[in-house]
Amino acid sequence: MDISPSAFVVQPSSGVPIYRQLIDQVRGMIAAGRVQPGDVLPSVRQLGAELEVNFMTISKAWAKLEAEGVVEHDRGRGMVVTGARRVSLHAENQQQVRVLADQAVIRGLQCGMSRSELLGIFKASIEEHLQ
Amino acid sequence: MDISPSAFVVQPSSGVPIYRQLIDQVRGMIAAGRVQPGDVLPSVRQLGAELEVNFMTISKAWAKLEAEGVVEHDRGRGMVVTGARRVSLHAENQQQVRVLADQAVIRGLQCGMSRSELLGIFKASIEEHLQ
DNA sequence: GCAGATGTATTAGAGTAGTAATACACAAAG
DNA sequence: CTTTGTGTATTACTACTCTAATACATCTGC
Repeated sequence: MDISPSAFVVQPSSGVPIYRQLIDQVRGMIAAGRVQPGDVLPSVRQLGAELEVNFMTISKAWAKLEAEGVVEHDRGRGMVVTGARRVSLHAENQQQVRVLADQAVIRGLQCGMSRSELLGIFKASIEEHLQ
Repeated sequence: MDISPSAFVVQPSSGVPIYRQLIDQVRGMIAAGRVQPGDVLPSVRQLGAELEVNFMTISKAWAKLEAEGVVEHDRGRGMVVTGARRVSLHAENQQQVRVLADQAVIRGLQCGMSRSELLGIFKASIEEHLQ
């Protein structure tokens, strides 16, 4: 029910903001099914102490996830993983992926790439990342 | 032979850095065939005056394009569009598009999207941007 | 109500990216 | 050689992002 602080790892000097690393890890856990609706994220102070990071940085990550609807703030308890709005959440995710896809497509077309060439690049990327 | 300064338009308050807008426009012109190898970009001062932007900002854009091999610095003359290395340039472009594609794919997979779902999003993006 | 847990608002500091001002180096044309 | 045209190096200013320190508000259980 409670997600262990040790499930998180951050690299402060990686160039990727810590709060963003945390957001991605939570999203990844949910996508992988390792976290279920109703599970509770570690408290900002507990995880901050574990990772040796200021707890406001954790708070920022949790707040972003709440804004996305991924978790809900249950006062006095913590951040609880949402499960109710799977569909609308999925629509938001599709929108975000679409924005990223657009960037790649626009760049490719600007460089004179063809429809099939772009599709080939996308397919190669998908195959590689499907483990 | 000389590219007119009026061919450029920038929106300083768009959030996209001015120098990046200029880079994209030059790449777009070349991809569209409106600019040929041997053509000369407007001088940094001339274009800066036209766009009401500091000429060092123009210089930064031109320098980035030179680093990419898109143009060459012909001393005393200006920035001349390159044409010799079409093939290797294309390889670099493919690499850049691939990086952008990876970002979209990784994000989609993190959200639990399937192979066919991702492909659908990419196809939709391509069709929309092929005018 | 008090103690202890939660996250938050406000503010500040460091670092970085974008833009700009100045002075400079080099080349072509007269 | 001087003038006028290129782009560049250096430096500084501004805005924004990320992180952090402090003080605060709310809720639960006693």
